[in-house]
Amino acid sequence: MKNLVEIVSQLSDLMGQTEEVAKEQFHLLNLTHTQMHYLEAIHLLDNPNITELASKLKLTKPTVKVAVDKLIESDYLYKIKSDEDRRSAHLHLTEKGKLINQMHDYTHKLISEAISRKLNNEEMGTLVRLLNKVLSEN
Amino acid sequence: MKNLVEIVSQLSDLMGQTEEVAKEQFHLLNLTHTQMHYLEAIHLLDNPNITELASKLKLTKPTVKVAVDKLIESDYLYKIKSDEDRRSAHLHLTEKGKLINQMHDYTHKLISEAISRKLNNEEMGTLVRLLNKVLSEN
DNA sequence: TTTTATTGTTAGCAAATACTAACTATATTT
DNA sequence: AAATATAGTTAGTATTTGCTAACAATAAAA
Repeated sequence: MKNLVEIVSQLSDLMGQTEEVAKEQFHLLNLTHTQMHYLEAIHLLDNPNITELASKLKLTKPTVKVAVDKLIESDYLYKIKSDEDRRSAHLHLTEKGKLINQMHDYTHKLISEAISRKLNNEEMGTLVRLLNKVLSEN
Repeated sequence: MKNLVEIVSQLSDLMGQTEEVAKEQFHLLNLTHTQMHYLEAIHLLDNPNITELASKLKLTKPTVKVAVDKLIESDYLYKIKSDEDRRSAHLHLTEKGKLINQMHDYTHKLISEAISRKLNNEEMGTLVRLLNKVLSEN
């Protein structure tokens, strides 16, 4: 019987490997590792401007600008000018860009299936209840 | 009450963000994202040779050779010639290279602590038992 | 209203990351 | 023993990813 830290370590490995498999599936999109990182960050930050994105990625603005331009050119992103600040523009994922999120969803489905294959209904209920508690706010 | 897929998604985010924090620490010690990926793969493959590593990373051997040379130059890796096949050599992490694993261990400890903060002893026991079953071989 | 700060941009450059082609040395197959 | 395959390497090249410096347009502060 393994202890909690060992279990977390194995779960982490499992998720990482599943994530890798999912990325291979979506590799048809011709996206580099770095570009996927950009799309993920833009999704996470909920339509940031260049400055916010650069700050999150710990890169300079010119670096991010160039990368974003390429992603726009390849139809993964588009810009919308800000009403509040006329200097600024917000980045949005196109439908094509949103495929990256579908990839994550797919990974989570795969892991969920792996879990439900190992447990019976009662055990599943208990696990779900406990993990809900773990992830609760306070 | 959230369902399993939603929970897995949140857990995945939690782990991902904790990993990110760890990687930021390493970024300060001038390792690129790609280089970290190499060290992780070498750890995972348990001292592979160049060919095995290239296969895992889905890159060509010359590409991997150049990257590995730099990691050796920066004292993250060293080579040991194979006794069985005199053409070949196995890659090992130096103490400095092993820091990447220590960082993973640390994030797993952090997540474990976050979990044990939310559950009582009995619940912890149940969770550990269920997750052991999830991660069991057959 | 003038000064200062911020957002985004352009240009020029350097390093990292990746490839193919061609080679040596050793192993394996025929 | 000769032919073929494999591990690692070298050289040359293209692309991606990153930087700094300098600039215009707009916003915020003095």
